[in-house]
Amino acid sequence: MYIKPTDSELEILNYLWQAGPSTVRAVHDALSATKDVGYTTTLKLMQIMHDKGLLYRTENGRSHIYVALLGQEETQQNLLGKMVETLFQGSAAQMVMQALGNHSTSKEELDEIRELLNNLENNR
Amino acid sequence: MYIKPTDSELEILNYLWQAGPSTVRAVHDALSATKDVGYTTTLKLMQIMHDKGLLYRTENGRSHIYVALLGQEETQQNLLGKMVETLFQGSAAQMVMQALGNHSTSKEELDEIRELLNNLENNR
DNA sequence: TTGCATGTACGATTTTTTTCGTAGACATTT
DNA sequence: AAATGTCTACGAAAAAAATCGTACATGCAA
Repeated sequence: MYIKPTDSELEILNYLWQAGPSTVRAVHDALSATKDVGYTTTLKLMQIMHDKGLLYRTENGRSHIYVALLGQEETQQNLLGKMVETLFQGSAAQMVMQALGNHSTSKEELDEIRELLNNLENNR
Repeated sequence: MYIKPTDSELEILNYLWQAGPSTVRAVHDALSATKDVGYTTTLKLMQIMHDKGLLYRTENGRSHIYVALLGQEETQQNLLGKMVETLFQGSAAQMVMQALGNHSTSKEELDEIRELLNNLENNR
């Protein structure tokens, strides 16, 4: 069964998805830019994530290099799906409307979505 | 500052949004249909939510009737917004694409979204 | 009026998540 | 060689969530 990452874990995953394989130091420096947290806290979290199988790690001299084992899209998909189920009664369309209605989206993005809609309808 | 309801709290809110003002019994019966949980657990949760100001309640004879104090749309908006930020780097469009790409959405719904897109573009 | 069903209250426990201090290993600098 | 900096490991505590047992009140049926 799929294990939902906690919010803190998600922050770490996010960084790893962007930056690729990284040391605890790199992750921590990034996180601590926006958040007040101690180094060993980040370290421990990553160790736990490793235990849970969320991260792979390899030795690199005295330090470790971590890699996310969950794919970004896969995880987005999972969490999004869960949200559609629990918060929007399973209607992705309804969620989409809410999302578009209240976030500023550029013309280009809207066009892109329109195109996607067309494709979806054609491949029906 | 806005307080994020926990998953369990969300389940309760969901029911209350659908059913309107309800007793603990009603909520619990609904929840326990899909989930294995004791009555006093639900009761306690709702009491805590009341303490937190998430629910209003009024006496009704021997029992209490609870009402959600958070609006459904407001809450959807909040959680959705948070997800867009943390999981999709702030791009609602990207989230929309993921959502539509992987959930089955009917032609009618797609049309509805298309219409929304048009409106958004016109009111720019 | 006795007993059962159904409420709330509330303390206590368990589980999960987050946080951090301390210790020890090992380079590097002085 | 001693001091300093930077790692990991790990235990433990704190905080947040979820769960449930027990006590007690009250309505209703036998």
